[in-house]
Amino acid sequence: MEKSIQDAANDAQVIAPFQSHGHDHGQCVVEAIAAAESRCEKDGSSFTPLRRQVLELVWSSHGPVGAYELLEKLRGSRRNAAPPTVYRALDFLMEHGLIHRIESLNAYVGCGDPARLHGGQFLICRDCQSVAELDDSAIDRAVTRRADALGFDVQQQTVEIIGQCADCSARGNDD
Amino acid sequence: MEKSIQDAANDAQVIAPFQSHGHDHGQCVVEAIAAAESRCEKDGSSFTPLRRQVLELVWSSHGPVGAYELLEKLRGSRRNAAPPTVYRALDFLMEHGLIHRIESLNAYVGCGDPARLHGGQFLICRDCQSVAELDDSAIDRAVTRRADALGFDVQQQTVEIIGQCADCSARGNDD
DNA sequence: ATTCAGTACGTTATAATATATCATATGTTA
DNA sequence: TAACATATGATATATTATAACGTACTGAAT
Repeated sequence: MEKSIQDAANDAQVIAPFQSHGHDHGQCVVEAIAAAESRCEKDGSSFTPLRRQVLELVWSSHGPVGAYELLEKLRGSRRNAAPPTVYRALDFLMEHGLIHRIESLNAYVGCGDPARLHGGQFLICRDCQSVAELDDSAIDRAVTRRADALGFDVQQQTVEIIGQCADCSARGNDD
Repeated sequence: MEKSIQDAANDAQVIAPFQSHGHDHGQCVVEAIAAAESRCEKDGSSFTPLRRQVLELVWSSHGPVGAYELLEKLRGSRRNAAPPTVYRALDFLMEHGLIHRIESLNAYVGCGDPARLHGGQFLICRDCQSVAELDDSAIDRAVTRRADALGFDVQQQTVEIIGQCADCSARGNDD
């Protein structure tokens, strides 16, 4: 018997699955902010209004968001926001594991589980721009094994898989 | 009995291992150009002097090279080279599998086996900037399995592992 | 040989992404 | 309250990449 997509998505190694079109996204944001507060409190670092606001903007979708896109939105409420305003907030959020950077897109995405420390493994849908975040031990092991065999000491993994998510396949977006 | 690093490096799934400090690099370049000629002939595409020159510059080391670094070197012989000169050549070389782009570094590296079509899996040494290129089926399988379980159709893998290579570990570069 | 289409490259300008630097404000600690 | 660290404001600039248009070359069809 084959595992359903839902089962696979519930697997602990899927940190954040692809979200259904009509899910309660407000709840996602609320949870992300709560997790961030808790994480910052634990770290003894200050989750300022600016940083909170940028994090909320990153979470405006489950897709990657560019720094200048964030800047524009930020300017809605902070007329004089400048690139460093955004980049400093992004740096803070990354240092504290609240967001990840998608290298292949020069963009940023909210972390689905800031409580747990982990590197980045992402499935990125070309069509709907949604991102699923993984912490797949099989991928990690395969990488580590090969690295070990070559005497290479792994410090940081970047795994970014571009393709088409199940929903978009079903919808027949073949572009 | 443990496999030696050399055995692991000779494994077919290691497309290009880390090179010893004193290897005959001229030979690497010669081979890369020969492979490129053969690949372009097969593709019916024209391996022009400019493209050859840019490929040679990419192969000036086994590390990733930035586009503007290439541009500067290119200007040694082509006074009026401009960004598009380099980027067009890089695009061509990528389309024909002669180089890979390292997303996490905005840089380019020669492909160790242009004859064989493959995505990008790279080990990148923070200290010596050397890159080892892999086509590790275990990594590929682990990715594919998880993607399949989620109904995700993989189109492009980006696997970039940052760390320290065996030589640099041995040399005790702990920076 | 001439026209034509496609390809490659030159040239200028500009877009998109990211950082450096110094000034100002705020908050914490001694 | 002085001293220090942290956070943000503000201006300038660095780095990476593409757009747009023009010219020259190439090779096939007429």
